[in-house]
Amino acid sequence: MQNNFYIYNSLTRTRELFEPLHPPFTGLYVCGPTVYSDAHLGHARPAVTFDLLFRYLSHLGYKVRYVRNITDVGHLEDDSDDGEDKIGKKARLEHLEPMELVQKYMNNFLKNMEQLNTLPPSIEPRASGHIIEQVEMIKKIISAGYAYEVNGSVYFDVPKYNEKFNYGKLSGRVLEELQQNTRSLEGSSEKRSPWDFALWKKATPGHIMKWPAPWSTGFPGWHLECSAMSTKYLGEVFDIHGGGIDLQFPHHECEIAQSTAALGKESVRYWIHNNLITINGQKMARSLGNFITLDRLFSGDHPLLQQAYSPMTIRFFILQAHYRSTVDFSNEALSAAGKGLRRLMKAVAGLGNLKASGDSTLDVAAIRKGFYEAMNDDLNTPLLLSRLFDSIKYINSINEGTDRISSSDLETFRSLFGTFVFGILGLKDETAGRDDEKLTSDLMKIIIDLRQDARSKKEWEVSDHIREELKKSGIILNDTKEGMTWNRE
RNA sequence: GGUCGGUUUACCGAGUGGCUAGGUGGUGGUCUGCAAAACCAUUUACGGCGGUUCGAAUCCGCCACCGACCUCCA
Repeated sequence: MQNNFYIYNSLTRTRELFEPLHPPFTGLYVCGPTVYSDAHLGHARPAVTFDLLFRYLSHLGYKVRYVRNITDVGHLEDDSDDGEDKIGKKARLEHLEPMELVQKYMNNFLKNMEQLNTLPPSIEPRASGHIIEQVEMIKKIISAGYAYEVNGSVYFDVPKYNEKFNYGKLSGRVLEELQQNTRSLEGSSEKRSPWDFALWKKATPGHIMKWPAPWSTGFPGWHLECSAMSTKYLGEVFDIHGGGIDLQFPHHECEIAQSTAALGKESVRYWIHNNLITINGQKMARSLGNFITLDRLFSGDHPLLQQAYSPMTIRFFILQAHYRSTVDFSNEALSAAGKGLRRLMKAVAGLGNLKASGDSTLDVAAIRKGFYEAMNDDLNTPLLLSRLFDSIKYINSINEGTDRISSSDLETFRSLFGTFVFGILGLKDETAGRDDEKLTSDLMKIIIDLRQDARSKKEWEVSDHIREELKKSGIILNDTKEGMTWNRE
């Protein structure tokens, strides 16, 4: 199986030809959210980015197993030894059972992901459902000599690991330098080195989510779930691990250390990181309090929003930037994205009306090549979109008769657009397929006939009134040469 | 302070040496009772200062500014 798909590997800091270990199969593991509050715009970035990757790899013919975890345990407020569990804390605040809280926000997250038209992953494992796997992995790490127990908690021994392996290779860090620059940890720590991290934590008395283990009744450290679950579902060595760039250090670095210590070899072949969404130039994050939830973006209900932005507008907005660049939120940019998307969708809809000629004045093969080149170059969706817009000009000029297309080229052209716009970019026409669409269209026909009648009598007041009233309901009338048409705002 | 990345035309955003992405906005036009939409055309920038080169937004150096990571974060 061959392809020309190049992807940027954070581990080597270069674009590499994607060559899976066991073609045509390939594995993709992506760090999912910690579900303790509603998903925000920042969560949409990796979701769309890796959905794009999933779709493209599938399109290229790979059988992709896409695993995205849900973190529902073990994620502490901070890295000190007494940080509270994020889930436990929020559950207390909302007066819910921790698992009830998890269910609530997981449901919301999955609903938002569906609205963004991301395909569901093949497996969505939860950390709490894989305690046994995590305990087993800790045992392996201990027996390999890279972890130690203190008062019922188990910590990964980073300095020892670093003697034989390279802790920091992914994020470009050198342990000795880290140690020089570290902020001193308060003396209460059980850790031998501030860079050690918890594999298992003994539960404090009030802690609700805890499980029995050889060392204590407690819970697993945050980094461990990804190592345990990726190994379980994708194997000891698998192709792609993705996530936000903010997870590169320490989370992914710790994952590498754990897996390498437990398995004696490195697990991940390609590390892929999406960049962040910023707002006023700063990272959007729950901890910074500058986030806008997806629900509010879709409804427009937020002081920073000048209007509502549809899920596809958000998706298009994200796709308009390259996944490794930061992208800054602004009403202007989102509104521009919405308009661009509408134009693209209208043009695609117009493909159905194109008429074939005996020959072609455009080079469909070259257009096709351009589309693939953009995607093969590290998922360059901005470039792909620019080429799609270039092709829109052809659609229009064929319609006007200044360009011609043969019937076989037309068939290729149509399927090409369908494949890239819907199949790979994962966009969809949000105006299509609503309930009562038939009824609406029948009613609109009656209204349009009435208005047309008024216009033919030059009753402009009546005709303008109809148009203005419909506009209030979000329906735009267009008087064109071919007759009156309508569409939703 | 350390490490890494960025600074592109009004805004967003591609582009790792020559072929002047694209979207939005603006302007002009076609169409049109008016409007809107649609379409066509147009709008030529690369933080600063040096250097390499026949040629640099692209390579090198210095400086300025912004950000990410170094606690949790997608």
